[in-house]
Amino acid sequence: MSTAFTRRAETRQKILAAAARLFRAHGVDGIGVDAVMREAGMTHGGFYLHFPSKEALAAEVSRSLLDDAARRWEMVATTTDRGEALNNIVDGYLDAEKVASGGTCVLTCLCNDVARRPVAREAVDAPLRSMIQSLQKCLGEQEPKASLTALSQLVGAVVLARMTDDQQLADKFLNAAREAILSSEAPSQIAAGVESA
Amino acid sequence: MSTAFTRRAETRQKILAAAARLFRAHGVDGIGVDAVMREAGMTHGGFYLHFPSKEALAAEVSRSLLDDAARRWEMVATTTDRGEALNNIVDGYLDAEKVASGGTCVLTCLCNDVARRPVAREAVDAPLRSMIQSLQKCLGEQEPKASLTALSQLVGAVVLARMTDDQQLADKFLNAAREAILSSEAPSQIAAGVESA
DNA sequence: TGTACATCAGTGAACGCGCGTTCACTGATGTAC
DNA sequence: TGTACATCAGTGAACGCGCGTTCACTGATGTAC
Repeated sequence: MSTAFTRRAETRQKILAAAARLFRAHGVDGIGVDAVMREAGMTHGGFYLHFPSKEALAAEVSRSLLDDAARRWEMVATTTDRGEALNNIVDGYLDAEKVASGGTCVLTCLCNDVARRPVAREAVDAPLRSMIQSLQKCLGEQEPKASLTALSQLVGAVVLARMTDDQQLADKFLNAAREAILSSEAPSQIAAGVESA
Repeated sequence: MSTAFTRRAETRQKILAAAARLFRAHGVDGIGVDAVMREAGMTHGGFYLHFPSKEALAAEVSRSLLDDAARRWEMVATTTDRGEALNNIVDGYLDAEKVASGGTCVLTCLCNDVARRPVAREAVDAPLRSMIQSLQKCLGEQEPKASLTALSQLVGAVVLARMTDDQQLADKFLNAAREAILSSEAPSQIAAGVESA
Protein backbone atom coordinates (compact mmCIF):
# COMPACT_ATOMS: atom_id res chain seq x y z
CA MET A 1 0.00 0.00 0.00
CA SER A 2 1.14 3.57 -0.72
CA THR A 3 1.12 6.33 1.83
CA ALA A 4 0.36 9.77 0.43
CA PHE A 5 4.04 10.54 0.45
CA THR A 6 5.17 7.55 -1.58
CA ARG A 7 2.26 7.96 -4.00
CA ARG A 8 3.36 11.52 -4.68
CA ALA A 9 6.96 10.40 -5.12
CA GLU A 10 5.89 7.59 -7.43
CA THR A 11 3.98 10.01 -9.63
CA ARG A 12 7.02 12.26 -9.80
CA GLN A 13 9.06 9.29 -10.93
CA LYS A 14 6.46 8.41 -13.55
CA ILE A 15 6.64 11.97 -14.92
CA LEU A 16 10.45 11.87 -14.95
CA ALA A 17 10.43 8.53 -16.77
CA ALA A 18 7.89 9.72 -19.34
CA ALA A 19 9.82 12.94 -19.93
CA ALA A 20 13.07 11.02 -20.26
CA ARG A 21 11.57 8.84 -22.98
CA LEU A 22 10.06 11.74 -24.94
CA PHE A 23 12.84 14.30 -24.47
CA ARG A 24 15.47 11.83 -25.60
CA ALA A 25 13.51 11.03 -28.74
CA HIS A 26 12.31 14.55 -29.68
CA GLY A 27 14.41 17.01 -27.70
CA VAL A 28 13.17 19.21 -24.87
CA ASP A 29 11.74 21.82 -27.25
CA GLY A 30 10.12 19.11 -29.36
CA ILE A 31 7.79 17.92 -26.59
CA GLY A 32 5.19 19.80 -24.57
CA VAL A 33 4.24 19.43 -20.92
CA ASP A 34 0.89 17.98 -21.90
CA ALA A 35 2.53 15.27 -24.01
CA VAL A 36 4.76 14.34 -21.07
CA MET A 37 1.80 14.11 -18.70
CA ARG A 38 -0.26 12.09 -21.17
CA GLU A 39 2.69 9.69 -21.56
CA ALA A 40 2.76 9.45 -17.76
CA GLY A 41 -0.97 8.64 -17.75
CA MET A 42 -2.27 11.91 -16.34
CA THR A 43 -3.65 15.28 -17.40
CA HIS A 44 -1.31 18.22 -17.76
CA GLY A 45 -2.69 20.39 -14.93
CA GLY A 46 -1.08 18.29 -12.22
CA PHE A 47 2.39 18.78 -13.56
CA TYR A 48 3.10 21.88 -11.48
CA LEU A 49 2.49 19.94 -8.27
CA HIS A 50 5.74 18.12 -9.04
CA PHE A 51 7.94 20.57 -10.92
CA PRO A 52 8.06 24.36 -10.87
CA SER A 53 8.53 24.62 -14.63
CA LYS A 54 9.29 22.71 -17.79
CA GLU A 55 12.88 23.96 -17.61
CA ALA A 56 13.22 22.46 -14.13
CA LEU A 57 11.90 19.16 -15.49
CA ALA A 58 14.46 19.24 -18.30
CA ALA A 59 17.26 19.74 -15.78
CA GLU A 60 15.93 16.98 -13.52
CA VAL A 61 15.61 14.53 -16.40
CA SER A 62 19.18 15.26 -17.45
CA ARG A 63 20.52 14.86 -13.93
CA SER A 64 18.55 11.72 -13.22
CA LEU A 65 19.47 9.95 -16.46
CA LEU A 66 23.14 10.81 -16.15
CA ASP A 67 23.11 9.83 -12.47
CA ASP A 68 21.92 6.38 -13.48
CA ALA A 69 24.78 6.07 -15.95
CA ALA A 70 27.30 7.36 -13.40
CA ARG A 71 26.13 4.89 -10.78
CA ARG A 72 26.39 2.03 -13.23
CA TRP A 73 29.91 3.01 -14.24
CA GLU A 74 31.01 3.40 -10.64
CA MET A 75 29.60 0.01 -9.74
CA VAL A 76 31.33 -1.64 -12.69
CA ALA A 77 34.61 0.17 -12.02
CA THR A 78 34.75 -0.85 -8.37
CA THR A 79 33.49 -4.42 -8.54
CA THR A 80 35.11 -6.00 -11.58
CA ASP A 81 38.75 -6.02 -12.57
CA ARG A 82 40.14 -3.19 -14.65
CA GLY A 83 40.25 -4.62 -18.13
CA GLU A 84 36.86 -6.25 -17.85
CA ALA A 85 35.34 -3.08 -16.39
CA LEU A 86 36.62 -0.99 -19.30
CA ASN A 87 35.25 -3.55 -21.73
CA ASN A 88 31.88 -3.49 -20.01
CA ILE A 89 31.62 0.29 -19.99
CA VAL A 90 32.80 0.77 -23.56
CA ASP A 91 30.61 -1.98 -24.99
CA GLY A 92 27.62 -0.66 -23.06
CA TYR A 93 28.20 2.83 -24.39
CA LEU A 94 28.84 1.93 -28.01
CA ASP A 95 25.96 -0.52 -28.32
CA ALA A 96 24.74 -0.29 -31.94
CA GLU A 97 21.19 -1.26 -30.98
CA LYS A 98 20.98 1.50 -28.40
CA VAL A 99 22.18 3.96 -31.02
CA ALA A 100 19.60 2.74 -33.53
CA SER A 101 16.76 2.92 -31.01
CA GLY A 102 17.78 6.33 -29.71
CA GLY A 103 18.31 5.15 -26.16
CA THR A 104 21.80 6.54 -25.84
CA CYS A 105 23.52 8.50 -23.09
CA VAL A 106 22.36 12.00 -22.14
CA LEU A 107 25.80 13.23 -23.19
CA THR A 108 24.94 12.24 -26.75
CA CYS A 109 21.16 12.49 -27.17
CA LEU A 110 20.50 15.59 -25.07
CA CYS A 111 23.88 17.27 -25.40
CA ASN A 112 22.59 20.36 -27.21
CA ASP A 113 19.64 20.76 -24.89
CA VAL A 114 21.92 20.53 -21.87
CA ALA A 115 24.60 22.79 -23.34
CA ARG A 116 22.05 25.55 -23.97
CA ARG A 117 20.49 25.41 -20.50
CA PRO A 118 22.62 26.68 -17.60
CA VAL A 119 20.41 24.93 -15.04
CA ALA A 120 20.70 21.61 -16.86
CA ARG A 121 24.45 22.08 -17.30
CA GLU A 122 24.84 22.47 -13.57
CA ALA A 123 22.58 19.50 -12.85
CA VAL A 124 24.77 17.32 -15.03
CA ASP A 125 28.06 18.38 -13.52
CA ALA A 126 28.34 15.90 -10.64
CA PRO A 127 27.49 12.70 -12.57
CA LEU A 128 29.77 13.81 -15.42
CA ARG A 129 32.71 14.13 -13.03
CA SER A 130 31.86 10.81 -11.47
CA MET A 131 31.91 9.16 -14.89
CA ILE A 132 35.33 10.64 -15.63
CA GLN A 133 36.63 9.24 -12.35
CA SER A 134 35.22 5.79 -12.99
CA LEU A 135 36.76 5.77 -16.45
CA GLN A 136 40.11 6.83 -15.04
CA LYS A 137 39.91 3.98 -12.54
CA CYS A 138 39.39 1.51 -15.37
CA LEU A 139 42.25 2.96 -17.39
CA GLY A 140 44.71 2.39 -14.58
CA GLU A 141 47.98 4.21 -14.27
CA GLN A 142 47.65 6.39 -17.34
CA GLU A 143 47.81 10.16 -17.23
CA PRO A 144 44.62 11.82 -15.96
CA LYS A 145 43.81 13.11 -19.42
CA ALA A 146 43.37 9.52 -20.63
CA SER A 147 39.84 9.44 -19.18
CA LEU A 148 39.00 12.71 -20.94
CA THR A 149 40.09 11.50 -24.35
CA ALA A 150 38.34 8.17 -23.79
CA LEU A 151 35.09 9.90 -22.86
CA SER A 152 35.38 12.26 -25.85
CA GLN A 153 35.96 9.27 -28.06
CA LEU A 154 32.85 7.52 -26.71
CA VAL A 155 30.62 10.59 -26.96
CA GLY A 156 31.88 11.64 -30.39
CA ALA A 157 31.47 8.19 -31.89
CA VAL A 158 27.86 7.88 -30.70
CA VAL A 159 27.01 11.44 -31.77
CA LEU A 160 28.40 10.78 -35.24
CA ALA A 161 26.80 7.35 -35.49
CA ARG A 162 23.43 8.95 -34.66
CA MET A 163 23.93 11.62 -37.29
CA THR A 164 24.73 9.43 -40.27
CA ASP A 165 22.12 7.73 -42.40
CA ASP A 166 24.50 4.97 -43.40
CA GLN A 167 24.27 2.08 -40.97
CA GLN A 168 27.67 0.77 -42.05
CA LEU A 169 29.41 4.09 -41.45
CA ALA A 170 27.68 4.34 -38.08
CA ASP A 171 29.01 0.92 -37.13
CA LYS A 172 32.47 1.92 -38.27
CA PHE A 173 32.44 4.93 -35.94
CA LEU A 174 31.42 2.70 -33.05
CA ASN A 175 33.89 -0.08 -33.80
CA ALA A 176 36.78 2.29 -34.42
CA ALA A 177 36.13 4.02 -31.09
CA ARG A 178 35.87 0.69 -29.33
CA GLU A 179 39.22 -0.50 -30.64
CA ALA A 180 40.88 2.85 -30.02
CA ILE A 181 39.87 2.91 -26.37
CA LEU A 182 40.37 -0.77 -25.56
CA SER A 183 43.82 -0.78 -27.13
CA SER A 184 44.75 2.51 -25.50
CA GLU A 185 46.62 0.71 -22.74
CA ALA A 186 48.65 -1.33 -25.18
CA PRO A 187 50.50 1.55 -26.93
CA SER A 188 51.44 3.10 -23.61
CA GLN A 189 52.83 -0.26 -22.50
CA ILE A 190 54.74 -0.56 -25.77
CA ALA A 191 56.04 2.95 -25.31
CA ALA A 192 57.04 2.09 -21.74
CA GLY A 193 58.73 -1.05 -23.05
CA VAL A 194 60.63 0.96 -25.65
CA GLU A 195 61.68 3.42 -22.98
CA SER A 196 62.92 0.74 -20.58
CA ALA A 197 64.71 -1.19 -23.34
CA MET B 1 23.76 46.37 -59.58
CA SER B 2 21.62 43.30 -58.84
CA THR B 3 19.51 41.56 -61.40
CA ALA B 4 16.28 40.09 -60.10
CA PHE B 5 17.92 36.72 -60.03
CA THR B 6 20.89 37.67 -57.91
CA ARG B 7 18.72 39.74 -55.55
CA ARG B 8 16.56 36.71 -54.93
CA ALA B 9 19.63 34.56 -54.38
CA GLU B 10 21.12 37.16 -52.05
CA THR B 11 17.97 37.20 -49.94
CA ARG B 12 18.05 33.44 -49.75
CA GLN B 13 21.62 33.64 -48.50
CA LYS B 14 20.64 36.27 -45.92
CA ILE B 15 17.90 33.97 -44.63
CA LEU B 16 20.30 31.03 -44.49
CA ALA B 17 22.88 33.10 -42.61
CA ALA B 18 20.31 34.41 -40.13
CA ALA B 19 18.94 30.92 -39.55
CA ALA B 20 22.44 29.54 -39.10
CA ARG B 21 23.17 32.09 -36.37
CA LEU B 22 19.90 31.53 -34.51
CA PHE B 23 19.59 27.74 -34.95
CA ARG B 24 23.13 27.21 -33.71
CA ALA B 25 22.45 29.28 -30.62
CA HIS B 26 18.95 28.08 -29.75
CA GLY B 27 18.34 24.90 -31.70
CA VAL B 28 15.91 24.49 -34.60
CA ASP B 29 12.91 24.05 -32.29
CA GLY B 30 13.99 27.02 -30.20
CA ILE B 31 13.58 29.54 -33.01
CA GLY B 32 10.56 30.41 -35.12
CA VAL B 33 10.37 31.34 -38.79
CA ASP B 34 9.43 34.90 -37.89
CA ALA B 35 12.52 35.31 -35.69
CA VAL B 36 14.70 34.08 -38.56
CA MET B 37 13.13 36.53 -41.00
CA ARG B 38 13.39 39.42 -38.55
CA GLU B 39 17.09 38.58 -38.06
CA ALA B 40 17.44 38.61 -41.85
CA GLY B 41 15.77 42.04 -41.94
CA MET B 42 12.43 41.06 -43.43
CA THR B 43 8.91 40.09 -42.47
CA HIS B 44 8.01 36.46 -42.08
CA GLY B 45 5.54 36.16 -44.96
CA GLY B 46 8.24 36.16 -47.61
CA PHE B 47 9.94 33.10 -46.17
CA TYR B 48 8.00 30.64 -48.31
CA LEU B 49 9.23 32.29 -51.46
CA HIS B 50 12.64 30.84 -50.61
CA PHE B 51 12.00 27.61 -48.70
CA PRO B 52 9.09 25.19 -48.82
CA SER B 53 9.07 24.70 -45.04
CA LYS B 54 10.97 25.32 -41.84
CA GLU B 55 12.17 21.72 -41.94
CA ALA B 56 13.67 22.32 -45.38
CA LEU B 57 15.42 25.40 -44.01
CA ALA B 58 16.86 23.39 -41.13
CA ALA B 59 18.23 20.82 -43.58
CA GLU B 60 19.68 23.53 -45.85
CA VAL B 61 21.32 25.32 -42.94
CA SER B 62 22.92 22.06 -41.82
CA ARG B 63 24.13 21.22 -45.28
CA SER B 64 25.43 24.69 -46.02
CA LEU B 65 27.31 25.09 -42.73
CA LEU B 66 28.90 21.66 -42.96
CA ASP B 67 29.73 22.23 -46.62
CA ASP B 68 31.70 25.32 -45.59
CA ALA B 69 33.64 23.28 -43.06
CA ALA B 70 34.22 20.46 -45.53
CA ARG B 71 35.51 22.87 -48.18
CA ARG B 72 37.88 24.47 -45.69
CA TRP B 73 39.23 21.08 -44.60
CA GLU B 74 39.70 19.94 -48.17
CA MET B 75 41.54 23.11 -49.07
CA VAL B 76 43.80 22.81 -46.04
CA ALA B 77 44.41 19.11 -46.63
CA THR B 78 45.38 19.56 -50.26
CA THR B 79 47.42 22.77 -50.10
CA THR B 80 49.59 22.49 -46.98
CA ASP B 81 51.82 19.65 -45.91
CA ARG B 82 50.40 16.84 -43.85
CA GLY B 83 51.51 17.69 -40.33
CA GLU B 84 50.70 21.36 -40.68
CA ALA B 85 47.31 20.59 -42.21
CA LEU B 86 46.37 18.32 -39.31
CA ASN B 87 47.47 21.02 -36.87
CA ASN B 88 45.40 23.61 -38.67
CA ILE B 89 42.27 21.50 -38.76
CA VAL B 90 42.52 20.31 -35.18
CA ASP B 91 43.30 23.76 -33.75
CA GLY B 92 40.48 25.28 -35.76
CA TYR B 93 38.04 22.69 -34.49
CA LEU B 94 39.05 22.77 -30.85
CA ASP B 95 39.21 26.58 -30.58
CA ALA B 96 38.20 27.43 -27.00
CA GLU B 97 36.79 30.81 -28.01
CA LYS B 98 34.57 29.26 -30.65
CA VAL B 99 33.29 26.83 -28.02
CA ALA B 100 32.61 29.65 -25.56
CA SER B 101 30.80 31.75 -28.15
CA GLY B 102 28.75 28.83 -29.46
CA GLY B 103 30.10 29.07 -32.99
CA THR B 104 31.17 25.47 -33.25
CA CYS B 105 30.75 22.88 -35.99
CA VAL B 106 27.30 21.62 -36.99
CA LEU B 107 28.42 18.17 -35.88
CA THR B 108 28.56 19.49 -32.32
CA CYS B 109 26.06 22.34 -32.01
CA LEU B 110 23.25 20.94 -34.14
CA CYS B 111 24.00 17.24 -33.77
CA ASN B 112 20.72 16.37 -32.04
CA ASP B 113 18.65 18.44 -34.43
CA VAL B 114 20.31 16.74 -37.39
CA ALA B 115 20.14 13.25 -35.88
CA ARG B 116 16.37 13.58 -35.35
CA ARG B 117 15.61 14.86 -38.86
CA PRO B 118 16.00 12.35 -41.71
CA VAL B 119 16.10 15.14 -44.31
CA ALA B 120 18.86 16.98 -42.44
CA ARG B 121 20.76 13.72 -41.91
CA GLU B 122 20.80 13.13 -45.63
CA ALA B 123 21.79 16.74 -46.36
CA VAL B 124 24.78 16.37 -44.10
CA ASP B 125 25.99 13.09 -45.54
CA ALA B 126 28.20 14.38 -48.39
CA PRO B 127 30.16 17.02 -46.43
CA LEU B 128 30.61 14.57 -43.56
CA ARG B 129 32.22 12.03 -45.87
CA SER B 130 34.35 14.73 -47.42
CA MET B 131 35.60 15.74 -43.97
CA ILE B 132 36.51 12.15 -43.17
CA GLN B 133 38.50 11.93 -46.39
CA SER B 134 40.34 15.18 -45.74
CA LEU B 135 41.20 14.01 -42.25
CA GLN B 136 42.47 10.72 -43.57
CA LYS B 137 44.65 12.59 -46.04
CA CYS B 138 46.22 14.56 -43.18
CA LEU B 139 46.76 11.43 -41.12
CA GLY B 140 48.81 9.80 -43.86
CA GLU B 141 49.39 6.11 -44.12
CA GLN B 142 47.42 5.05 -41.09
CA GLU B 143 44.53 2.61 -41.24
CA PRO B 144 41.29 4.09 -42.61
CA LYS B 145 39.70 3.99 -39.18
CA ALA B 146 42.20 6.57 -37.94
CA SER B 147 40.15 9.38 -39.47
CA LEU B 148 37.00 8.05 -37.79
CA THR B 149 38.53 7.98 -34.32
CA ALA B 150 40.10 11.40 -34.88
CA LEU B 151 36.75 12.89 -35.93
CA SER B 152 35.00 11.24 -32.97
CA GLN B 153 37.66 12.66 -30.69
CA LEU B 154 37.15 16.17 -32.11
CA VAL B 155 33.36 16.03 -31.96
CA GLY B 156 33.23 14.44 -28.51
CA ALA B 157 35.64 16.92 -26.97
CA VAL B 158 33.70 19.92 -28.25
CA VAL B 159 30.35 18.42 -27.25
CA LEU B 160 31.64 17.78 -23.74
CA ALA B 161 33.35 21.16 -23.46
CA ARG B 162 30.05 22.81 -24.41
CA MET B 163 28.17 20.81 -21.80
CA THR B 164 30.31 21.56 -18.78
CA ASP B 165 29.99 24.72 -16.69
CA ASP B 166 33.62 24.54 -15.60
CA GLN B 167 35.82 26.47 -18.01
CA GLN B 168 38.91 24.60 -16.83
CA LEU B 169 37.37 21.19 -17.42
CA ALA B 170 36.18 22.36 -20.83
CA ASP B 171 39.74 23.39 -21.72
CA LYS B 172 41.05 20.05 -20.50
CA PHE B 173 38.70 18.22 -22.85
CA LEU B 174 39.91 20.34 -25.76
CA ASN B 175 43.61 20.11 -24.91
CA ALA B 176 43.49 16.39 -24.24
CA ALA B 177 41.82 15.79 -27.59
CA ARG B 178 44.33 18.02 -29.32
CA GLU B 179 47.28 16.12 -27.91
CA ALA B 180 45.69 12.75 -28.52
CA ILE B 181 45.12 13.46 -32.21
CA LEU B 182 48.33 15.33 -32.95
CA SER B 183 50.44 12.64 -31.30
CA SER B 184 48.47 9.86 -32.98
CA GLU B 185 51.08 9.47 -35.70
CA ALA B 186 53.95 9.18 -33.23
CA PRO B 187 52.81 5.95 -31.50
CA SER B 188 52.19 4.22 -34.81
CA GLN B 189 55.68 5.22 -35.93
CA ILE B 190 57.10 3.94 -32.66
CA ALA B 191 55.14 0.74 -33.08
CA ALA B 192 56.44 0.40 -36.64
CA GLY B 193 59.95 1.02 -35.34
CA VAL B 194 59.53 -1.63 -32.68
CA GLU B 195 58.20 -4.08 -35.24
CA SER B 196 61.08 -3.52 -37.67
CA ALA B 197 63.69 -3.64 -34.89
C1' DT C 1 13.58 58.16 -74.55
C1' DG C 2 8.94 57.56 -72.76
C1' DT C 3 4.89 55.22 -71.65
C1' DA C 4 1.99 50.95 -70.50
C1' DC C 5 2.03 46.70 -68.88
C1' DA C 6 3.91 42.29 -66.72
C1' DT C 7 6.61 40.22 -63.34
C1' DC C 8 7.66 39.03 -58.88
C1' DA C 9 10.09 39.82 -54.20
C1' DG C 10 8.49 41.19 -50.06
C1' DT C 11 4.45 42.82 -46.77
C1' DG C 12 1.46 42.06 -43.04
C1' DA C 13 -3.03 40.38 -41.58
C1' DA C 14 -5.12 36.16 -40.79
C1' DC C 15 -5.76 30.84 -40.22
C1' DG C 16 -5.96 27.03 -36.79
C1' DC C 17 -3.25 25.09 -33.45
C1' DG C 18 -0.39 23.90 -29.53
C1' DC C 19 2.45 25.94 -26.14
C1' DG C 20 3.57 26.86 -20.74
C1' DT C 21 1.18 28.10 -16.92
C1' DT C 22 -2.84 29.08 -13.65
C1' DC C 23 -6.72 27.97 -11.03
C1' DA C 24 -11.30 26.68 -9.27
C1' DC C 25 -12.78 22.37 -8.56
C1' DT C 26 -13.29 17.06 -7.58
C1' DG C 27 -12.85 13.18 -5.11
C1' DA C 28 -10.05 9.93 -2.77
C1' DT C 29 -7.30 9.34 1.38
C1' DG C 30 -5.97 10.55 6.18
C1' DT C 31 -7.16 12.40 10.85
C1' DA C 32 -9.96 13.69 15.07
C1' DC C 33 -13.23 12.57 18.19
C1' DT D 1 -16.35 1.35 14.67
C1' DG D 2 -18.61 5.45 12.70
C1' DT D 3 -19.08 10.07 11.44
C1' DA D 4 -17.34 14.90 10.21
C1' DC D 5 -13.84 17.36 8.66
C1' DA D 6 -9.10 18.43 6.65
C1' DT D 7 -5.72 17.42 3.37
C1' DC D 8 -4.03 17.20 -1.04
C1' DA D 9 -3.06 14.71 -5.65
C1' DG D 10 -5.00 15.09 -9.85
C1' DT D 11 -8.66 17.25 -13.27
C1' DG D 12 -9.79 20.01 -17.08
C1' DA D 13 -11.16 24.59 -18.65
C1' DA D 14 -9.07 28.81 -19.42
C1' DC D 15 -5.25 32.55 -19.93
C1' DG D 16 -2.25 35.01 -23.32
C1' DC D 17 1.02 33.98 -26.55
C1' DG D 18 3.81 32.38 -30.37
C1' DC D 19 4.01 28.84 -33.73
C1' DG D 20 4.10 27.32 -39.11
C1' DT D 21 1.78 28.44 -43.02
C1' DT D 22 -1.37 31.00 -46.39
C1' DC D 23 -2.79 34.72 -49.13
C1' DA D 24 -4.50 39.11 -51.02
C1' DC D 25 -1.99 42.90 -51.70
C1' DT D 26 1.95 46.54 -52.61
C1' DG D 27 5.39 48.55 -54.98
C1' DA D 28 9.75 48.27 -57.14
C1' DT D 29 12.06 46.37 -61.19
C1' DG D 30 12.10 44.50 -65.98
C1' DT D 31 10.09 44.31 -70.73
C1' DA D 32 7.57 45.72 -75.09
C1' DC D 33 6.63 48.95 -78.26
